[in-house]
Amino acid sequence: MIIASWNVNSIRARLPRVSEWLTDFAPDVVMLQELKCITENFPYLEIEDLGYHVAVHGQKSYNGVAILSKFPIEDILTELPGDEGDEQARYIEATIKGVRVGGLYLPNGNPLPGPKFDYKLKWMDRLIGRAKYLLAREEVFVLGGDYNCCPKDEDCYDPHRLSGDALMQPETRDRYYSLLNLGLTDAFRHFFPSGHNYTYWDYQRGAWQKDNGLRIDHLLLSPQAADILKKCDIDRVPRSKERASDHTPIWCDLAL
DNA sequence: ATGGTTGTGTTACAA
Repeated sequence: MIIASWNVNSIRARLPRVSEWLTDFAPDVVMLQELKCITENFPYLEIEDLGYHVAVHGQKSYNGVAILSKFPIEDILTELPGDEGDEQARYIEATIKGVRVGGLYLPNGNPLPGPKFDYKLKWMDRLIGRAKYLLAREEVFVLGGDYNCCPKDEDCYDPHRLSGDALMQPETRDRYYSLLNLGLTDAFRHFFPSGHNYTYWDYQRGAWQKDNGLRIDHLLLSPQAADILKKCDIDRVPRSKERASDHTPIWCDLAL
């Protein structure tokens, strides 16, 4: 079962790119982030015509997440527990063929210091709490998405230049490592223990052409999922196209 | 050299 994650930076603007990737790559499950549309405006018909079930948690203008699946989607949760007052659409979780799949769009957190960075750290603390809850069930699960976290300096094309960015801060990285230390596996680093492999390239300054990127989209696996992990990679092809998202998909293959 | 790009939805804000 191929499970992927892709920050599409507007599902409506990106529909041609998403449709061709679903057709060509044919992943079984896809977590989408930054839909930038309300749930009612999601292009359900176009995606369903490609053979996918759809679960959407949208929001006007910003954020918005979805799960696409070739198999039925069950037990959908659209809120990350821990803050009843949080109205930002950044989390969606569901069960597909017995696999619990959590798609997340972690807050960017810039500028810092300030309320946006504080919100990011609190959101990460809630995610750690959710991961603990899911781990206690001892099931196959994947927490994937745009983590807005560069785990190490090698995950950034120029760590010195971005040293003040929220994606690079020790407080951000500490919380990401807390997730790993719970027992989750960074699926990409399982196969590529080191190296400069990016999932995001800024639209500005020719970042794509110069490979000035960041590795900020991750697939974190429960021990039961890591046990059946066959492969993980980043598909750079969608980023190379015209009218591309600034992120490209990351995917893993589980022996299911 | 303190720039540049994309998207939403109005010309500001987020990334």
